[in-house]
Amino acid sequence: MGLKIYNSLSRQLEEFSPLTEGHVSMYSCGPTVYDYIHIGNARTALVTDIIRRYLTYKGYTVKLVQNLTDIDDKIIARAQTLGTSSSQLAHTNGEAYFEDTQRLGIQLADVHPKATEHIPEMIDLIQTLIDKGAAYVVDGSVYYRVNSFNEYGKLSRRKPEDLLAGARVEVDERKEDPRDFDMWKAAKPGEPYWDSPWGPGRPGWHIECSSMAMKHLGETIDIHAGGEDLLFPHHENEIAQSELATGKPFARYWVHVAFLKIDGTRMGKSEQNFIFLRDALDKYPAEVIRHFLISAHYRHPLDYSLESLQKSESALRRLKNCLETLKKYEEETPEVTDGNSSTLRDVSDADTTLLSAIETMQSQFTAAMDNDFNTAQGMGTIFTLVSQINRALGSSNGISDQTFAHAYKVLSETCQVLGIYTMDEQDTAGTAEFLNPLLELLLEIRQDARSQKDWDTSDKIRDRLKQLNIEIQDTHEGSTWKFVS
RNA sequence: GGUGGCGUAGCCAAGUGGUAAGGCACGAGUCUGCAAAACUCCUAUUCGUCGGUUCGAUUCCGACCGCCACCUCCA
Repeated sequence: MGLKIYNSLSRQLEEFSPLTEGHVSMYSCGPTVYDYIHIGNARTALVTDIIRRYLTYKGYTVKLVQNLTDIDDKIIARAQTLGTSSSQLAHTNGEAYFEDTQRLGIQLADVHPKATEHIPEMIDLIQTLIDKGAAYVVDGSVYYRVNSFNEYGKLSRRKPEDLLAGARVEVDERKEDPRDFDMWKAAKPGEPYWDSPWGPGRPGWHIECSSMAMKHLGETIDIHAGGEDLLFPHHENEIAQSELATGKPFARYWVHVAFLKIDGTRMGKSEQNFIFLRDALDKYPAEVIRHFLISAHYRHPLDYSLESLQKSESALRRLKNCLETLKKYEEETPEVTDGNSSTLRDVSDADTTLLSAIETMQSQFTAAMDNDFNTAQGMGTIFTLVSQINRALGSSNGISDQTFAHAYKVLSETCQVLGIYTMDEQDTAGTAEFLNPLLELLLEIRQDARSQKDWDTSDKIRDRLKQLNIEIQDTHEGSTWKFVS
């Protein structure tokens, strides 16, 4: 309850209520698969993922559909330079897309429709629009007649005059109106094509999303998300096509994600200043990249830099240390409750204080996320609790194990909504199991040396392991080791 | 030219008509044989500039300066 979403259509924060109670239908514009995706693309995919996770956390049943544009001019052009087929290129990059996003911890959508698998639906939709007088055929191509939809421009707030004024657009003489856009493109020689009532060709970009969204989610969907660059013309055209065809609202909440910038300007494929997500993932753990990408509100631009990633890495380490310390209580608590009943009662003042801090965090986190998915603010509430827990952990003034176990449960669940605490662990687990006995032995030898104040041997072991990226830490309870990168 | 947005400490970044969340870095401590790690504490009389409205503005209005984006394929 209480979720507010900024709707680009009304340009206001609106109370969210789905069309069907308890269920949310969501469509997110996916990639055009002519290349790997870059971090900027990942930002939109990640925001979509987090919106979905949060809605699920709030108890909604979410159906998320994200398309793959697997036929388009760029794919054709790229395939030609690479000497491969469009379909092969699209397939390869489509697979790469799933691989990359999953590495980032983005969960698969419920449906990932591909444009090339929905040609009949698109033809139907185009035909409907022709029948309604909203489209016309020229030389085997079909254009949408913008003039036939009098609400055209309602999303981007652009008046016809404005659109024509700047007019850097090449005017296609065959169009009735420069604003008209193609829904079906007649195939040129050598291009891939599908048969249609208007001749061989391929669908335009906008019609893909209209028909795939409606096929999988119905004529009116709750949330439609995408990058802010898609607001015009892509989303405007989707509305024009869909609403004229059905006479119903196409999407109820339009969510637009701001750009990721690099050196102050937009990261974009045409700008040639992008960084592939997979390259970033090779250098930084997924949580770090996630943390960075949601460290600002999704409607504000965010500047990519190595420095920012390093900050995220440090911040996350603080979170993780806290969580890992807490986790021990969670593992031990069941045993404790088995035999000893003493820890079950006697809630001390310190317990109460921490317990209420946990509750405060929960309600503040929810409030932050309810406020148009304010992840930056939500993160703040998490870190506030981390400080409180750390202090409690250090003070050892009679806080029960159960309280800490509870803290672990709540904190980790909250982090999972943002996806910043769940991943990895397993990749090093296998080797750790093998190395464990060996390291134990080394630590034992080192401990013997230390008790005899043989610092040379002790330090030698520590230094040499350090060279192998294994770090030793001496604590009051003995020495521990871990991998460092 | 049209449209939208942004400017908060060294850096990143929330936020509100009533006196500035959080993170990183820095500094000071705790711990330690030393270290590392970890933890604690400290860090903006001030929110681009200048005006206006108000008892009171960083928050509302206006002007100006600077930056970004969309209007063309791009998440």
